[in-house]
Amino acid sequence: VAGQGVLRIGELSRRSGVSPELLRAWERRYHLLRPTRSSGGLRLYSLEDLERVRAMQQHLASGLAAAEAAVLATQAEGGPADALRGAEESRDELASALAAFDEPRTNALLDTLLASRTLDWVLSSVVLPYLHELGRRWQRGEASIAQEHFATGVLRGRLLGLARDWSRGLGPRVVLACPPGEQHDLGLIAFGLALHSRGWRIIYLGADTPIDSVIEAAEAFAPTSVVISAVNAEAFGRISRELRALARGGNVYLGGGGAHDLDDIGAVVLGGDPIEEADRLTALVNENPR
Amino acid sequence: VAGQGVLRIGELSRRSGVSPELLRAWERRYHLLRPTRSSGGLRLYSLEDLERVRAMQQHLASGLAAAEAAVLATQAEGGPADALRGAEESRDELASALAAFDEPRTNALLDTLLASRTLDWVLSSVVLPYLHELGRRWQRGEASIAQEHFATGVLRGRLLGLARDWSRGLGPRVVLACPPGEQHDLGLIAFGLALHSRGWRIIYLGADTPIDSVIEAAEAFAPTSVVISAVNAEAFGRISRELRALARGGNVYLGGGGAHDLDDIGAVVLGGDPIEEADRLTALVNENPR
Amino acid sequence: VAGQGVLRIGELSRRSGVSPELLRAWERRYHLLRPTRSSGGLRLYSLEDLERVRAMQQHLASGLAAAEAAVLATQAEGGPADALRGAEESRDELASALAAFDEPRTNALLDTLLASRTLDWVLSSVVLPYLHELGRRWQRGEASIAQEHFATGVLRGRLLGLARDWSRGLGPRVVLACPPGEQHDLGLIAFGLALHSRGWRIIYLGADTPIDSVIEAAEAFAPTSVVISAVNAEAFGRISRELRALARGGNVYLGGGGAHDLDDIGAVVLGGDPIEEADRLTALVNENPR
DNA sequence: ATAGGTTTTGTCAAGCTTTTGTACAT
DNA sequence: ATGTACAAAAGCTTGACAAAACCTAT
Repeated sequence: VAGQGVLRIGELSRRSGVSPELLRAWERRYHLLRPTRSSGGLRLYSLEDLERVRAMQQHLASGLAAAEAAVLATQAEGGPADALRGAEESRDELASALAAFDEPRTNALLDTLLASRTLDWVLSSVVLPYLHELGRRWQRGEASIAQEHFATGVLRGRLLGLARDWSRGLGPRVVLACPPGEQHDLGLIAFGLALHSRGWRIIYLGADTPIDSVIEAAEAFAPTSVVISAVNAEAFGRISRELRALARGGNVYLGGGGAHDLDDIGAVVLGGDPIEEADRLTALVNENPR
Repeated sequence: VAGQGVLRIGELSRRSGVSPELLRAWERRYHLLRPTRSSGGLRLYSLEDLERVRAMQQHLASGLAAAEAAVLATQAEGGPADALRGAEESRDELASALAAFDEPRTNALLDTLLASRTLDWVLSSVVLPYLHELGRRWQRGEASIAQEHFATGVLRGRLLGLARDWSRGLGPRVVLACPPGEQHDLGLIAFGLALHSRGWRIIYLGADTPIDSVIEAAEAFAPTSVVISAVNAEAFGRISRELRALARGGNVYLGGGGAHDLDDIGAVVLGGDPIEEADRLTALVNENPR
Repeated sequence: VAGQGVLRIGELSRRSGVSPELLRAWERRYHLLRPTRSSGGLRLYSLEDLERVRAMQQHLASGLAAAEAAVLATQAEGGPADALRGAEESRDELASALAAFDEPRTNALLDTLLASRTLDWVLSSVVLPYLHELGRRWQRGEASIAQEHFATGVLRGRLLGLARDWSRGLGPRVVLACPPGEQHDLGLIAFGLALHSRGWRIIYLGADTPIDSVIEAAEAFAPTSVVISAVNAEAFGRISRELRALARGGNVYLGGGGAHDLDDIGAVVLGGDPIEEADRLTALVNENPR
């Protein structure tokens, strides 16, 4: 979230070691800072502003002149250079921002990416690979649980923000849910976003959903498809009987790392990554509309 | 754990080390404290109030000025401040950034808005009202033409960026175009974006499109609807014959400020703002799919 | 990742150990360096320039004469000659994707190209040749108008996406516009992108701009140059008087297919393709900064 | 390499306003 | 307890200045 202005110019000066006069000159001449103003007209700076001043000082120390240093300092946060960055770099930066528990930086990065790329691309090239990598590291004990929680929380917030109004529209309806006991819903959200951008209307039930709720939603909305996703294969086993009943009533798909063929269920397994499978499901419906 | 009023001002002063006069000043000036009153009118503070005073002192000690320290101290407990800026403020800021020909600031603002709000909201509450206001100011001669061109260019770039791959998906297809001579396509782009987020597939022909092209596209794609938009009412008149032919072949809609009923055309007028009309068109198709 | 000019001559001298006078001499005599200029006329060097100076020093140390050393140093980076490979195929693929009104495929292709090639290359070897070919086919009646509109729209969206924040930076400012009645702005956008990657700051007014707006923008921004572009030669004729006035006030250039010498205008014609002319303009400003 | 002119940039000053802790009168 | 007053501290804007760094041309 955008940093609030809480520092007056004196404090910013004290913390950065740059005189107030000079700070004002930098603002006037290079637009290095854009403080908000108090009702009385005092400049109010945020902590991001402090970072920018520090960046400016770094560049000055490295020998650049003020004008050039200022441009670099303002660009650093998300300039055009970022826009064309490749997938791998972006992934690394996302990882480093989240590892540092730096939510503002994460959000800024996602902002730039989403501004210049498709949501599909951001999901399939950056966010989902990052999540896979995080999962692997966690299994090997290299990532802390706190870290995983933080990263998951920040990303869920962003993705759900993009998911606003995804139940609205014209396309076929789909119900999305994780079975009881399954907490990993990020892949499912990504899948929902990919489907929505392909025209689907999403009824999202989320993590750890009792199977009865899914059945109820399926009756209420008469969706074209129902997708259940779990990382944990057993989560499917525990509800196999209800799944079978559900599949008799309509198209049921199983996704996520734990998806596999269950005997006699009559559900289709979506084994690939969410974006691919969104394409596949869309193609299926296109060929065989019901 | 609702804090009961149990501390009088003298006791609060002793425990916090802040003089009674100053405590009253903080209450009056920053609403830091909201004590209840005894029957005799004495201020009664709770332990939460004491906490708040301590927080205030912390912030002061860290160098903040009183006004800002108070805001932080009151904010700490009551959830996160409403990071959501109002529509009007955003509009003003957009206007000021564009008036100053400040492209980076415009982009930064749009980034923040899009990150925290729906595209629908940003369009209908900020971008479109701004464009209307700009149009009015231009008519009254208050806005320069250069400004209008610049603003239009920047906004078109951003909106087209969001329009990426909007021809893909499952929903009904719609052809969008401005008639010959009509250059104002931003409203049409906004309309296209709103439709796309409701599931439609967009075939966008853009400003100043010969009516023959529209007919050609309509034949090639067999869209559910064709929407022609113009600010200038005469632009429709000049092509009334072709419009009539087009309307015989399928659903034709007229939008934009210049849209009005043309005799015997058989085209429906979309008179409202793009977002509303996107809802309407979607509802129409939902009720009467073809 | 085009190298931005951020080093002034003093810093370049310090980092390379070559005196400013000598650096200027090398630039004048051998065109070893092509710095952009700040609005005040200061030379701005990129990190690539530093590399070139170092290469020059290497060659000098190995005994070559200055002139030869400079040739080698400039050539070194002018990468492998396989630059032409793939251009034709890419062009064909672009043409076929756009002919099929297939926006996603177009975008995917451009993504791949931009990821593996420079923007300059993609513009001059693929996009601009495609546009020329499309224009020719359209003149011969082989391409439908709808197709041209669609293709133009998709490409404009992509190019404007790359143009984000192109008004920011350090280099000289340039105002870009098409005269009244002229709708073809893609070449101008490509030109702007090429200039921006060479350090220029772009003030983009776009298609169909009243000449008064251009004058206004020229007064407001005091740009180093103003470039007016039109495919249609008559578009220039209609505004010859204003162009003459504008040219008295500063450097005016005419570009696009319709550019030609107008008597006594005092404007320079940019006859070549946008990328070449971006090089030329940059060189001109270098030699004669004002 | 030098001379003569311009740009850049940190600093300072003058005159005025806002903020804020404390004091005092009712 | 309340309300008003006050003065020191901190800010704001405008304008100017001088040293350092650059520019062109000879």
